[in-house]
Amino acid sequence: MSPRPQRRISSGERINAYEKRGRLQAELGRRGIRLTRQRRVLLRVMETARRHLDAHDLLRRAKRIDPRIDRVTVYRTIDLLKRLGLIDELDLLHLRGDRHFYESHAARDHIHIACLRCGKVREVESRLFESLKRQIERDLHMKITTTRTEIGGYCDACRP
Amino acid sequence: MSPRPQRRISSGERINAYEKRGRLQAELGRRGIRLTRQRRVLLRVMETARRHLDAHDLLRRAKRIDPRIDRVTVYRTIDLLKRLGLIDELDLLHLRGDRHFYESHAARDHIHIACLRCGKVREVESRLFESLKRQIERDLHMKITTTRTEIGGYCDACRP
DNA sequence: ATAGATGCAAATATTTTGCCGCCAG
DNA sequence: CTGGCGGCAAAATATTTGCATCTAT
Repeated sequence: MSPRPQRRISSGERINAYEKRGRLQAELGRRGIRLTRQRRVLLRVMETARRHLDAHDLLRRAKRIDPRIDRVTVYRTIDLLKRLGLIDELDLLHLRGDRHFYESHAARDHIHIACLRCGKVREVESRLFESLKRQIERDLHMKITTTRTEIGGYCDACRP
Repeated sequence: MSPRPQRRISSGERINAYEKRGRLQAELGRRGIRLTRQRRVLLRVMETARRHLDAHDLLRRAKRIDPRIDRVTVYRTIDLLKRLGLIDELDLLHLRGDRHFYESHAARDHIHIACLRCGKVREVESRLFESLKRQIERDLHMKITTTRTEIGGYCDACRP
C-alpha cells in the first residue's frame, strides 16, 4: 500500500453527526409503519441527543416533551427500531452499569472509545476498521451487517 | 507496506486457545489473593470452558464439581477477576438475551464474529486490528487497556 | 487470630408479558 | 372501522447488598 499515514480519524463528542433531522420519522413513514404520538416524541429525542442515552434517559426526556408515555412504550419502540436496523445498541464497556445505550444508526460505522477513568466517550471513524471488516468478509465468507467496537483506556489527561 | 495479503486470521471455536491450565489460579496466588475452595472451582471452570459462559452457566458447572457454592459467590468472583483484568466481559451483540459472557483474558486481543441467524461465534485475531489500536493510541493520545469488538452478519451457510 | 470470603435472604435494576381499551390511517 | 399500539400491573430476569458465620493464611 501507500506509505502515507492512514489518518482518517474524525472524532467529536457529538453523537448524531450524520443525522438529518427527521430521518428516523421519515424512515418509518416510508416503510408504512404507524407514527403514533409517542413514537414521534421518542424519535425526536433520539435524533437530537448529544450523548448516549439508555431506556431510562429516553423515558425521562420524552416525558419532558409529553408526559403521556409509558416506560413499556420506550422499550417497545427501542425494539422496533432495533429490528428495523435504524438504531444501534451499545453498553459502553459497562462503564456506567449494565444498561444499554442507543444511538441512531450512523451512515458510517464508528468505534467507541471510552476513558476508563473520566468516562468520556469519543467516536471515531477509521479506514483501518473498514479494511478490517472487508478482510473478515473475504476471509470468513461472511456478510457483515452490524459491528460494535468499544475500546477502553486512559485518555491523555487521565493517564496514570 | 508489503503487497502480500494481510492474512492473519486464525479462527477456531475454542475459547481458551492461549490458556495455560492453572494460569488464573497462579495469577491470584502471585498477587496474594486468598484462594478459597469456591474460587478454585470457578477458575477451573473458566479455564476449561470451550464456549462463552454467563454467570448462570458458571454456577451450574461449578456446582457439578462441588455443590457448595452460591450464585452470589459467582458474581463476586466475576467482579474480582474483572477488576484484576484477568477476564473479559462480552455480551455477543445480545444475540442470546441480555446476559454477560466471560472469557479468560487471552494473550492477544481477538474479535468476536457472530452469525445473526445460526448464532455461531467465531474468534479471530487480526493484524489490521492491532494496527487500528496503535493508530488510535497515537492519534487520540490514549493508552488502550481493553477492547471489545463484536461483529454480526451472516455466515456462508446462512447467507440469505 | 483475624481479615476477608461465603451463604442466605432480601432488595434493586432492568426488561418483558398479558390484557384490555384506544387511536392512526 | 379496525388492527396495530399504548397503558397499567405484574412477572421475569439479572445482579447487588446486608449481615451473620466461616475459613485461608
